Amino acid sequence: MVTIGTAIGSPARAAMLDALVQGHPLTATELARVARVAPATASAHLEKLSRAGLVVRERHGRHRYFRIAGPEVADALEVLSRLGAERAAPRPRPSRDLRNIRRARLCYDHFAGELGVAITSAMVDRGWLVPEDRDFRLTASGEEFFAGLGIDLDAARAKRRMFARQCLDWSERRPHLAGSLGAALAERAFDDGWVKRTTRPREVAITPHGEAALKRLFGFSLPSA
Amino acid sequence: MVTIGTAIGSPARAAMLDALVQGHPLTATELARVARVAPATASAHLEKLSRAGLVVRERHGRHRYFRIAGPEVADALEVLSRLGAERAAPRPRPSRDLRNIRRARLCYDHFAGELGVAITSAMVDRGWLVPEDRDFRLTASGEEFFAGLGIDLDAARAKRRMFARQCLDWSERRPHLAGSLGAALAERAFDDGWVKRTTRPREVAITPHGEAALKRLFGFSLPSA
DNA sequence: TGTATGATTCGATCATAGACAAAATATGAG
DNA sequence: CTCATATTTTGTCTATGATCGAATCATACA
Repeated sequence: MVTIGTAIGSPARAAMLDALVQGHPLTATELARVARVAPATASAHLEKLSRAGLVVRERHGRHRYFRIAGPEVADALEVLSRLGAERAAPRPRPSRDLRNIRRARLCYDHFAGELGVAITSAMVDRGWLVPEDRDFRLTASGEEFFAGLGIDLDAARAKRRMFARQCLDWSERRPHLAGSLGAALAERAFDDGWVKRTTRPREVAITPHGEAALKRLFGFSLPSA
Repeated sequence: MVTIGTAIGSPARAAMLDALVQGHPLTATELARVARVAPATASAHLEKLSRAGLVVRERHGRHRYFRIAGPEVADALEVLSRLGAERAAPRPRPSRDLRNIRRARLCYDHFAGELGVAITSAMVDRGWLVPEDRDFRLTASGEEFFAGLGIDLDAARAKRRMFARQCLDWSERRPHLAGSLGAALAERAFDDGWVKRTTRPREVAITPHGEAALKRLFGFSLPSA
């Protein structure tokens, strides 16, 4: 317990963990930038986190990625950060549809959490996306679907980042759609008023309009409250 | 989150929290002994824990007691220590009646957790114990009950410690029987094979024999699994 | 009111964690 | 094979945390 405490008891390491709990594996240099330290320092921190069993190295392609060691670690960090938030703020005033909000999170710029997983699996079920290695392949019918939403696929493909990445969601333990395609979908959802941001950093609330759209497009609705 | 991490990321403070999470309020000197540091050092640590919102001071009589600030803190520490245990041991191999075990804990030398609370409230319901200030008063019928179990009340009373203390259980948020009377009861339970220790420090498992005894003596049984 | 005990503050010392620069080392790409 | 980039190692410096002894403060009890 002491080792875990010391592991997260440093601004740099806490920043790294905070970035990693969102699901993306990140490289040492990216984490160095997140924590605002030199690469050498980041490496030392990551070594410590790794030895504490909180993160694991994962070699993939030419980069070495770091990710949270497992769901139980993510859960523990969640508990900790919530405890810290409670102590900081007087009262987080329980909103009436809090559970709905919790289920809809952003992972940087695309949907994660229960919402992200539900959307992704719906698209897989319909044959619009096919899981392939660490990415999704967009099928012909999938292209139609995105085009029908008014999403510019060529623009999304033109970006330098990955197009349709699989991103593992720790709380759901299932992948959701990331990459520029996932970001474009989320952008569309914001523009059309399906979801809106809440006061919390990465949480979003689904609007009534959004619930209808989910039902129409993907054939599911997240049970409210 | 950083403050919480640094707060528990010290052997001395971790030892203090570990002692406090068992429910007993403890004085600064007692905590100094637990953490094996000088009183002055302990005072500094407690100041830090207090500012982090993990413990609270409580003046009571001539002493100043420290206790865990609230149930959510105890829960968080529980999660952390469990995470640490998992990392340390290869696999805690989920035992089939794990939930039963979780419910039966020891608080130093007497029963706490769901079992402790259930036993205590059963004895209160039957008029054997009467809550009084911070203690319990043992009634005449209560004396009969304990004597019927073969517990030497005079010996228990003769000890220098408190006789029948109320001890607040964080997870249950209700008091359970502590003091030399609570310890004598737990000792009896071990001797008669109602409960046995598990591999975890303060956890106990209820034996089939113990389940029958609980039903017979107190009229309840903890629903298993 | 005085005194003893427990608790905290103060001041000083010591150890170490955290930081970076520079160099060494790996790993793909060409 | 060589080069470029990413990462880790090494060495060193600084800042901060942990510790204790002594002094001060508070409180209950005589």
